[in-house]
Amino acid sequence: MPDMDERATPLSAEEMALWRAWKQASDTVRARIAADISAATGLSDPDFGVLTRVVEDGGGRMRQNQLAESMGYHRSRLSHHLTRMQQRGLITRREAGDGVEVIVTDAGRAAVATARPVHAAAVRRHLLGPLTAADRATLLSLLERLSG
Amino acid sequence: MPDMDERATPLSAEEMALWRAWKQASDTVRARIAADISAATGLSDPDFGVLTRVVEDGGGRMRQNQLAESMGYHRSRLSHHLTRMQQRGLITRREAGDGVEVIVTDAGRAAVATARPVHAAAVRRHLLGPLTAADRATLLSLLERLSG
DNA sequence: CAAGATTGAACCCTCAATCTTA
DNA sequence: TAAGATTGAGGGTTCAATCTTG
Repeated sequence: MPDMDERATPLSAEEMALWRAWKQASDTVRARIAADISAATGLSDPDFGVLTRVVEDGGGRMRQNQLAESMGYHRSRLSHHLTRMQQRGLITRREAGDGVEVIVTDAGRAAVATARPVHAAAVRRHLLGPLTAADRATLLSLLERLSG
Repeated sequence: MPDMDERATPLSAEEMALWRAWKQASDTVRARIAADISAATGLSDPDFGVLTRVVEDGGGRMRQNQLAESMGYHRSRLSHHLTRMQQRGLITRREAGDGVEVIVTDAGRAAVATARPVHAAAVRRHLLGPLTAADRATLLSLLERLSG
């Protein structure tokens, strides 16, 4: 049997460089922003996301099912996460007719209030700041193509 | 006490759009590539990274410590991961004088050989393909600035 | 002691199975 | 039965504590 070229064509040096830079930057930016928020408040990225959603879109309380949908979370993921957040005193859950209602505690409100400006500053410092206006425009259109 | 402007300046609509697009694209591209590799071989992203490193840079065997350094992994992370990979039959570990030697099994070699072209194709399909040559050039320089 | 490695706990995510109840 | 929610198992990561051995 002849060599079937099973290895197809490997990534060229240019392709590899872009791939590695992409992976590196994705990880780095995410980690830096998460670290800033965590240092200031103890909140993880998902904690911040959940609290922000419930406080801003629901005034501090929201149906668990609606929360899952609006965040693109599977039921089980949200259930597991809320269990942990509840144990840390960030939220409470209450049986509410046809579903469960998630209620942000005072501690949860305080944490997210502290986190908000830290998050904005972190996004500016670690993502927006290093880019020129032209970079930002190109990047936005290109990112949208990648997610499509 | 007057309002202290505790909320600093929130992200503008443009800033928010770029931040969201960034998060979205980071997650999407990573997930798609990982899904392709997993579907073809059952390997996770870290599995593929470890096997590639040991096979390509070490010919199939490498000191655990050296592996950790070359991958930027903390000792404990690598230890936990190798324990799982060992249970799945992808590698073996052997006491070797001043450290532990990681050895890729035949099953590990087979898996990474299958994964390699799938990975290259996935990177092209999900990252490189949707971009123009100009996009790629801009993106590379911009990503390097973000990681710096 | 110091370096290499392991371990346990806590966090996070996914999948599949289960429970509950209208 | 179907929707909302939980649970358990298994994979992944981090941190701090520990073990081991030159």
